[in-house]
Amino acid sequence: MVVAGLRKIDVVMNNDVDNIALAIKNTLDKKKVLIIIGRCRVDYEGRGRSKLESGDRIIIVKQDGSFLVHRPMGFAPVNWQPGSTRVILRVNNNKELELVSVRASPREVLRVVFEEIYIVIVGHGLIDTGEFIMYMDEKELKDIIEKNPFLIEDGLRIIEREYRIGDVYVDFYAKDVMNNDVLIEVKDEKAGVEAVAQLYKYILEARRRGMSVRGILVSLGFSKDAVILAEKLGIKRVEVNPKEIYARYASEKKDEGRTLEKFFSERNIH
Amino acid sequence: MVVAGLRKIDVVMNNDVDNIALAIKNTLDKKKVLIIIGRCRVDYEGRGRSKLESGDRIIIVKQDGSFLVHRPMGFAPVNWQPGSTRVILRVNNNKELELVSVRASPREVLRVVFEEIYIVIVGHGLIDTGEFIMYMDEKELKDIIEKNPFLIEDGLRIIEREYRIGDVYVDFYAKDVMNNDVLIEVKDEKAGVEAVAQLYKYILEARRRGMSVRGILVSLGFSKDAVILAEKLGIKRVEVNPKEIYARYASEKKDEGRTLEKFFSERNIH
DNA sequence: CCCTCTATCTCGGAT
DNA sequence: ATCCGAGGTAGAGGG
Repeated sequence: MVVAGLRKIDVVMNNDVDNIALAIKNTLDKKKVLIIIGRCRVDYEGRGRSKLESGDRIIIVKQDGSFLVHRPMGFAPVNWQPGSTRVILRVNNNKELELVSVRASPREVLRVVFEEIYIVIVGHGLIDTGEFIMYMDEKELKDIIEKNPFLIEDGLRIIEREYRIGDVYVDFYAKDVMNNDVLIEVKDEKAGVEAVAQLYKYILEARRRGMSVRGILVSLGFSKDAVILAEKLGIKRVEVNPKEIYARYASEKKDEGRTLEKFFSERNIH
Repeated sequence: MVVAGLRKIDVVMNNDVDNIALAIKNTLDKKKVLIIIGRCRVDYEGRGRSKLESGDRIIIVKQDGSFLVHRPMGFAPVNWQPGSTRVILRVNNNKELELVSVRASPREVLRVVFEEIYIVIVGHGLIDTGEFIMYMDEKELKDIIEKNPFLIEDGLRIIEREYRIGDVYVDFYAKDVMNNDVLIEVKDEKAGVEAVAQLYKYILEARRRGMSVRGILVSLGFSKDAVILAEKLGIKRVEVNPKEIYARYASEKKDEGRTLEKFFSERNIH
């Protein structure tokens, strides 16, 4: 009995083996998403070897052949097969349905033997084109700034990261194009007055020690109060777009060896 | 409309938001397995931060709170939360259903906003007590033998692993209780005549170099021919049960520091 | 094909 | 709590 035949999902349950097998076979052939919940045993042999005795599990076969066997508990699949594997359905000598997934290299075989199938779900129209963006954390943002200080200010040179002033640390000690000392603090969030005040404290401490220094606060945004306070204290604000800067960072990473070269060529430095 | 109410699985689809919300809420409260397929956006913020734009995904919330967001392709979940997290359902300002999973430490929040729910599957009677056994590979088997040579022969002492004879290596060079030299070869499979012949070659090579040595072949089983050949060549056979030996190994691992002590106490050696 | 490095790695064990 | 090591790690990137 096919319970529903919507645009996206079909459900098969309470059916005889032949019809279930047919539904599964169709799904695999058409490389659609297949989810089976049922009682099964699982064998794996490849780089390692494992045997999983009978129990209730969730089996997922994705469009690319990725094969997951999930127990009702635990984050990780108990058995799996990565994408680009061939998945076939067969009936064994005991008339049990078997899903067999074969990975070519390294040679690995995963076999799921169903003793009972509670439900088969077929996702025959699942479309996922949504962009996935992984933003960076503060450390990553600092890495980018350290490698590309011009993102903060033209001609800036980072002298030291995690620069110590007395018993506190500021993210960067740098020199600007006029060779003046600059202290830079980086926030991986919208900066409030606390962030401004924190940097100002560092500046005061540095000046107390005789440095002639100004400050730059780098963040993903500034609160209204932070803007006012920064203006008042003569602290420069630099707002970075994480999406944009991450895209840049990713491309920098891709050809890391050419970063300097690229940097120079972009600026006509030889 | 609840499509089916079997012993193990309930299915909810083509229903209004309130009923779907109720079904989800019940499932979460009772800590049963929840699977939702639908169009959604996902935000994550914790050690990292990510944003996933709208698309069709499979969401699984397990009995222990493990939370998986799977795209229709790819082995790995695009977003996730490990077990022991609190999962709550809520309705946001745009009347969209949201699943929010919160991990206490490190503080991490995963939020799935559903734009459309195609199907909700509830596994309310999934039981999985089946034993999972990960057998060892050859290396692991050798590790066990190295640590527990008495498994092979009483009073055996391993002198060297991967022992070189000329330009080949035998798995172990050992001395038996009579202080005689022994060469040991380990096979993580049923041994055939080749395995016997291989070890015999090593023995001959060792004898050619003046060693007075005998051989022990360790494997998961022996072919009939291998038994005959080994008898003929005076090679001792030791068959190991991987399941049994692995269980032992696992327990040894648990209190590794006490292995020797245990070994001694088991044998009344002081 | 190999190797190396990363990861919201997760998971377990020990300190 | 934190650190350390293993994992069928998978996956990306480079040679």
